Amino acid sequence: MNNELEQYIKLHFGVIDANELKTISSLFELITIKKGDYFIKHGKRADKLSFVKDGLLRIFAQTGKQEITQWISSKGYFVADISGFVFDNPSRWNIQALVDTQIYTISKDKYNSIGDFIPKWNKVEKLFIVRCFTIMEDRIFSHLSMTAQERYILFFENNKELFNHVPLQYIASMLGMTPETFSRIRKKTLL
Amino acid sequence: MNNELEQYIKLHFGVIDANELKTISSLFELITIKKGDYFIKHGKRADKLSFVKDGLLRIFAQTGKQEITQWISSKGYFVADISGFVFDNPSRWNIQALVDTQIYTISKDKYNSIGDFIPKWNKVEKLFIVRCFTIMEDRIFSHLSMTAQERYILFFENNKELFNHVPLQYIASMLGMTPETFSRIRKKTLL
DNA sequence: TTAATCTCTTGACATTAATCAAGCAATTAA
DNA sequence: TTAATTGCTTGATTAATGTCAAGAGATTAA
Repeated sequence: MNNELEQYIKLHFGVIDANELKTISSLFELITIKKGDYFIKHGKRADKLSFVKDGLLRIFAQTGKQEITQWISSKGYFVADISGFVFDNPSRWNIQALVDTQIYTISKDKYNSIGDFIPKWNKVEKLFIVRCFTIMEDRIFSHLSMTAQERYILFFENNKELFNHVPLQYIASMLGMTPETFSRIRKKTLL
Repeated sequence: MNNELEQYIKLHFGVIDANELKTISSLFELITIKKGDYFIKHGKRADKLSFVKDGLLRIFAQTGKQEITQWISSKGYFVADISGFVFDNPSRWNIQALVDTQIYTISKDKYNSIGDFIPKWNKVEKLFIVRCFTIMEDRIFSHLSMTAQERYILFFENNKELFNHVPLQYIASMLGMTPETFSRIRKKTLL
């Protein structure tokens, strides 16, 4: 169906046969989420998994009166409320489009069928999740061992492109600091 | 081989047939790690996975001159350098016994053979890792949205027993604060 | 176009947490 | 038993970060 999606799948899930890739990608559907609209709402069913073809999605939660941004997904990233997708729990997160965003999306049922015709899939999938897990480990470690400025620099080095396209307050939140602190660090860091 | 281990596996990996459980648990070996000794050392091969039968293991890393405790595993917990176990990377962590500790341990090769005689294993395993992943999500969220005191209270409520057996400085580190801050919070929190 | 809204920045100030230094138990080693 | 060592606490101080308030510039809506 779509070569671009096949690339993303290959990127995240590793080497799979070209025909298989084609079959998998054909299970996805291309949809558009308008700026401000939600892919997934907190507390609702979240049985979808997606890859961002173009645009930006913000994953966040509400605590009291403030919103905490957990992550921002851009082109090529995969997006889901994993707990909802795997366990049918109500979504832990809100996932909202920051700009008009195109995503390749797949339902849980279709996704689970992949294992039926690609035996290897379960293993491949596990490797993918383990990689996600180690990213989370690193992220926690950054909060245990680094200052706000150090987290800023590390994130900036690896995600320069985001800074031009995303409201900085959201990046501040996902790095665990206020917009004011973020702004001051930015000023003194001069990158 | 061992009913206790079977309980742990069941606890972490969900419902599996009793015979299968028996088979799986027979692949594990019971070993003892003396206080201060290492289960896994940073940078070394880490192709083992274990369950703590009794005792305490501290997972930590060195940054400059300070040690950052990532986690403390007590009775019933599973322990591994996941990235090393799955991808054969050098270990990201040191894992050291805080007291004489008994663990049920399995090599990567034996572990991987489980899937051969229990077809369901790959799926079960995935669910386990996803659960670990959501725990990490929560932990990150706690650093984005909570103060040191709030993290302290949350952790204390869920891990009271640890406080009597583990040097508090390690708990402080794994909650992302200094021992001094931890001590002061403890004093004013009076739990 | 004008008004309203967002977003970022800045300043003044308050709070939180880290650092440094000392001391006191408790534990371990000699 | 005495002497180290370790782990925890406390005080004084400094540094980092948060809060509140205001303003400037850009964007959006009327």
